[in-house]
Amino acid sequence: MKDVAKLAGVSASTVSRVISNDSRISNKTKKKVLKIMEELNYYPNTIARSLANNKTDTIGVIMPSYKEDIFINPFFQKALKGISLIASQHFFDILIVTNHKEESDVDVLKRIIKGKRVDGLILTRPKEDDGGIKFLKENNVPFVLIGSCLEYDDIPSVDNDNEQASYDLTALLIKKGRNKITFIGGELDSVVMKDRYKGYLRALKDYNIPFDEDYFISDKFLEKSGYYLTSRLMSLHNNLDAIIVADDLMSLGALKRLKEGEKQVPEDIMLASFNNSMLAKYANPSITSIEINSIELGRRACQKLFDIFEEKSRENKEIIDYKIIERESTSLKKGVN
Amino acid sequence: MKDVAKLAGVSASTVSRVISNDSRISNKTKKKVLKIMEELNYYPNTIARSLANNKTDTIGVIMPSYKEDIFINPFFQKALKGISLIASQHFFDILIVTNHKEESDVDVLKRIIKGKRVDGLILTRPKEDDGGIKFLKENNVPFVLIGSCLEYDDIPSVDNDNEQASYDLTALLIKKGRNKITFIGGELDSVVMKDRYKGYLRALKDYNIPFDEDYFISDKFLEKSGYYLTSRLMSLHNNLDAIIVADDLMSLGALKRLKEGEKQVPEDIMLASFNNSMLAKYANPSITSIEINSIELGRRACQKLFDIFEEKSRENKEIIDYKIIERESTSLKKGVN
DNA sequence: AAGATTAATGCAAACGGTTGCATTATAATT
DNA sequence: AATTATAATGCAACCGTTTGCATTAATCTT
Repeated sequence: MKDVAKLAGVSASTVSRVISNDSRISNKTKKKVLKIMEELNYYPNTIARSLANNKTDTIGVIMPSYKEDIFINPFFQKALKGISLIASQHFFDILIVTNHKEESDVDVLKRIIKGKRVDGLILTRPKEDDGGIKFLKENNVPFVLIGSCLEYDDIPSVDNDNEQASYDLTALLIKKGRNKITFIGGELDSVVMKDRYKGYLRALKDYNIPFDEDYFISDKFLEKSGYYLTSRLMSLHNNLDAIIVADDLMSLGALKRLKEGEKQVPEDIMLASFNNSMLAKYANPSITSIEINSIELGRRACQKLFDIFEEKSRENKEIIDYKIIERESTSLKKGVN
Repeated sequence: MKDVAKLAGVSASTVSRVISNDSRISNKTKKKVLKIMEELNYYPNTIARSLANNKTDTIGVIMPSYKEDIFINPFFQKALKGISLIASQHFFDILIVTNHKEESDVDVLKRIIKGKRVDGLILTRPKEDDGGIKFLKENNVPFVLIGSCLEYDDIPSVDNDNEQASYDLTALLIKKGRNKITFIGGELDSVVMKDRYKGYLRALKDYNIPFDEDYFISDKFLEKSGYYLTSRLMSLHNNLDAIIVADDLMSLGALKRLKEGEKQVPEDIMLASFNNSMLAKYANPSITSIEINSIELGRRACQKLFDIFEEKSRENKEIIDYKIIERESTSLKKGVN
């Protein structure tokens, strides 16, 4: 910067003001300084700027148990894409925050925040707060949650209405004339899963469809879970006519089992699922699934974070639309896709 | 830091030395200072440290045309996961570098590097250099390429041997008795695609299998491209018995067309593809595909970057193993998966 | 016990910018 | 033309660390 200042015959302050587009600098000097900057191939040191003005132009993104995630959830990538789209419009970059070695989830937050590495955070925490949210609240850190948090309902967040989505999916099956509708769930400790369970029950109740305790069973989000849980359902109920599955991957397992059991999908048993991955689209038959629009989720979360920066007040909790993508697995007339 | 220093009755330098674990500090004071740090809930300002010692403990990751990528390539996420695994072991974080608004790909590099935001970069550039690589070389920036670059063969990189992979896949089909082997490619401007074409040709030649100009056709990496290119192949050659497809998504399109044409896979026509996504695994029939191990690609790239930091010399170019995952689409005996 | 080593700590100048306030140049007013 | 208002620039302190060198404390020699 000094070099630029010297060559342009001005002070460093002036150069600084040109960089930050200060209105008080005359057009003449601005042009001159910009020319010199160009000539010298000068770019300001971002780190030094950050130190001086306590701003990093960076947002941190924290993913849930990113390291452990054995099966790689496409949600991550889509949300990240949405986030990055908005961030880049605001000239911000994205720091992927990862636990260093043995570091706990709370410690990593403290390190990043107290270390002043980011201006704000986007996090995804489907479960209960482990102390991280508390820490962020106490320290007035701008942050947005993708998903929900049981302990606090006053934190800025974007989420799907998972309960309603599940309700709609159940209602769809009911309207197609099904009345032994079972549900294969994933890990039960997530809020998402609990909401889906609720929505399912509510729909059954609203439409006066019988519910039996063992209509609802669950296990991990794996294909094989889908497979063997379907086995169990089939042995428990010889006349079930619909299965809702918590994830497309699981639904493939279910589908496999149904085919082995000589059950026709959708004729004998209809299948519907969540997350609308490629797998649902390209399965045979293709599977009706809930599109949760992860890109939009990321986009809106990031937008919300900038709203917080700019102190625009908005709804604390934003609900993102989902869509039911109807496919062959719930359509009796052939050829629908 | 000053507060810590005062409370501990030492100077700021001493606190700093405790943080960086300087051997000259006595155990007694070290323990004392650490206790105070704990009590005050002190974490050092990362930005200030970076400014002072010109190190960010951050690596930048640049993805190819990340913004434009309409269909979201799972490669990104897997590579990122591999990178993050290694980075966190070294107490590094990851900056996702995105083009700000109208910013060009070269400009974003300049901004990040001259702005001293990262200690090194990992990039993925399947095409020719747009000036970015040149810039990085000229400025002695530590960086590793995932993929290859035509103009320079002396830059640190990790890559698959795409040529050999394609050779092997072709040879597999030949060994299964096929001798009208066609190839449906993706975008031709990528080095990856060119290498695959070469490998395919080399295998045909080695095994004395005839090649016809129009055995090889290509278009975008889309399902519908796979569909209509297969149509074309079928109309051009009524006795083709194998198709190699550049990507699983395209192969689904191909599969659909073959089924419509009443062709049995694998009996009439065998199908083999690249990238081994979930789609290949769960297609019906399941599709033989090349697993390129993207996580490992990311991991090794990151490892290589740290080797450069530590000035360990290594092979400049590292080749990552691929695997052929054989599935139903190339297996005449039933039941193989 | 005095001098010589060695270990532990402190001082102060960086690192490369930003910014409140003072100052100077320019324009407006009478 | 002198006075005042306003626009443009410079000065210098500051952001929170690190680190070379100087200094002081502790230990070792003989």
